[in-house]
Amino acid sequence: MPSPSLPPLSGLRAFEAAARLGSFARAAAELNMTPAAVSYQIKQLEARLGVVLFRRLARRVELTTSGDALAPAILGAFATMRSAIAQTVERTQDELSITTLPTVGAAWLAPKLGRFRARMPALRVRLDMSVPTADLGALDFDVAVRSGRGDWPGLQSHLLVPNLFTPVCSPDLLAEAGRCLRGDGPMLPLLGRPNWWRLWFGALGRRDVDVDGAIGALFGLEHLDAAAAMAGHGIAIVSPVFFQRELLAGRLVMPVGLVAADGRGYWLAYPRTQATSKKVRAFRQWIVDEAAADLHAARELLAHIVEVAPAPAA
DNA sequence: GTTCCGGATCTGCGGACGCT
DNA sequence: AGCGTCCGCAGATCCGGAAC
Repeated sequence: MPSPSLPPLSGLRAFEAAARLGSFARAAAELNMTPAAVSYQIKQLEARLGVVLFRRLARRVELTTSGDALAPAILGAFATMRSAIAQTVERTQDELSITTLPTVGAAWLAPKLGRFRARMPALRVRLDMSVPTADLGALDFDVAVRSGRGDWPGLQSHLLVPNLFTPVCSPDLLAEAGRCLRGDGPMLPLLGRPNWWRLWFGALGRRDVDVDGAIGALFGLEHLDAAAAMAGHGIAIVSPVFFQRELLAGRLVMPVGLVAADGRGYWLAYPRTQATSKKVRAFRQWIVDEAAADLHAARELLAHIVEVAPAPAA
């Protein structure tokens, strides 16, 4: 025998509240409806089921035998739904999902996140460093740290650090790398993005360099370029803000004191609908402060920034 | 406290249209 | 062809007020 279709949820909702509270008026107050609307919903439900669920008495209502038989199942079902919804909301509020570029995540964000966790110990943090997508809005995340101009539709953006790049190498290669980059010595293998190299050489006044011919390896990830440079395998072009610890510890050095900026930047972005979320507000406050502190600490490293024209769009 | 009534507002559905 | 979005319309839903 086919099971009958369910009556409208609005009617069941009114029945559940009225049965639990023993009053249409109190049910209406709880449901933000008028007593007339509750009465109408229950009358519709009774008509749909073909049974009378409440006895209307002077200034009160009580369940009929049919209503009394139906009530435990309906009250139990609504209690299950309330519990499931509460658990879902709690789980969402307890976890902050961050999507970020691999280099920003590995070299900059991950070493800092312990301080954020100490500030918000009840919040679990999930860091996603999968390959970036052009459509940020299609991703499921609470906040994103991405490179660009901060003009993603539907997203609120805050500039964290400007997009800066400069050559770095191991201390053993310092003198030789300096001569190479100024054109006074043999070319060493270049590591990192060719377009950053072209812009940087342009800022140095050397537009003659055959960058493509000098690229030694293309890892596609800045922190791998930096690792190869630390191992002495060439000169990497990286964002110095993200490799401050390596620079301050002397594991990486800047052979030429010239830092290029292309007008782009690394941004914190999140859906505008999340702007009032407590966890997003807390993370925004923390990460903006962290970025400002890093820029302040890097002021010595970044004393010689040269703005260069960004590469034309492909 | 509940029901009834008239009027206002909201919702859901089907069709048209555009995009992939 | 399949899917999503927009729009107009009909019916559902709700409210305020009055009566019981």
